[in-house]
Amino acid sequence: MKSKECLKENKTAKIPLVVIGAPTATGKTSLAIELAEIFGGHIVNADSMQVYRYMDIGTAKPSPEERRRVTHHLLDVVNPDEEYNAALYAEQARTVISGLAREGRPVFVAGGTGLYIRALLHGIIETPPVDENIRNYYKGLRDRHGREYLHGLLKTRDPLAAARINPNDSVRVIRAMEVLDQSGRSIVDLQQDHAFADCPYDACRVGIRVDRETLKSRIAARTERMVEDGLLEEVHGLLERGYGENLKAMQSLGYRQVVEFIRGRHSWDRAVELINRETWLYSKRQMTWFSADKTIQWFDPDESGNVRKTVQEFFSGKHFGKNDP
RNA sequence: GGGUCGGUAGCUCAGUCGGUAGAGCAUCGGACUGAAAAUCCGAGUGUCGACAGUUCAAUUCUGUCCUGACCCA
Repeated sequence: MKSKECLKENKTAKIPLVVIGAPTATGKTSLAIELAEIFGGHIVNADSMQVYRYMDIGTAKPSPEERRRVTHHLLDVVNPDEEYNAALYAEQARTVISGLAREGRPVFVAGGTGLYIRALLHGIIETPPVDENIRNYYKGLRDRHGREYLHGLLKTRDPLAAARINPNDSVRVIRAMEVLDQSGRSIVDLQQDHAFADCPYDACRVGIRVDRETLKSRIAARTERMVEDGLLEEVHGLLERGYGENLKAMQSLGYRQVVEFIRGRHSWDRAVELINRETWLYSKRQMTWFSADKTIQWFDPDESGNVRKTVQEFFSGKHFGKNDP
């Protein structure tokens, strides 16, 4: 995953960064705020859904009060119907972080989207921007002829990619097609050349581990809070603004199930049940992702003192320009 | 009280014209390079309601009982 170059480059030349990446509902938001306050830092969001405006409750975005306490970056950067993705995120996050580094401001990256964190820390292949027409063309092919057909097509054009992608995984099959059409190169070639070797940061990786039963009850509490805070009203508001259910953002966890309720496809209780269940499944996927990363140091939720010590040690001796903490 | 249709994996259900069973979801594990809160892959799971009868063999046929839904009284 991580390239050798990444490890052997001179660390002192790199921007130091604390990255808190953990499953949902483990308390990373409050940990990040606590640390940022102590060290006088800013928080850079690494959550793929909190970048959308008007989606506050269902994404568990930091509250206005929390955002007053600590400056957050990359929240509310696009409307729900705008294109957003890992490459855009990496580009914007790197720009923000460069600015903060120039001010000597400690940076805390916090979020649960593993791909976004990876793209930020290690880069992502460079390809032309997504062309909706091309994407829709292949989606159409898939819908009319099936996934196997699409994979067969990829096999004739890019056998290397076809061999690596499961025929049922049409999202990745389509992506490989796009890359080939737009760049003329196989996505596999681009990936091999890239190899996540673009590493401008010296990252201190922190994770929070919560035992499964506790996490389940935290998820239930989180869902309940969202409902109390007005998740239903938020979704109604989004629909009224014209953000329809087929948008990527509206298919995300919580929003999809509430839209289904509003459309009368299931009861409210069923919607809540599904949100809980799918949030749990999501958190397990996050655990799979993050636990594969051996650079992460794991802490229990009540160990914020130890995290603080770890961060302190990490920052000591780093160059922060004029405002060393 | 009579009738009809059910009782099979944690859940919803399919199936076996008699040779001890399967799908989806859940569970567990995994992948992830411009959709990632997305998308996909792999694995396990059962005294087939109870008891008896017929049979070489019953979850499957027969009987009784228990139990659920509905209909008629």
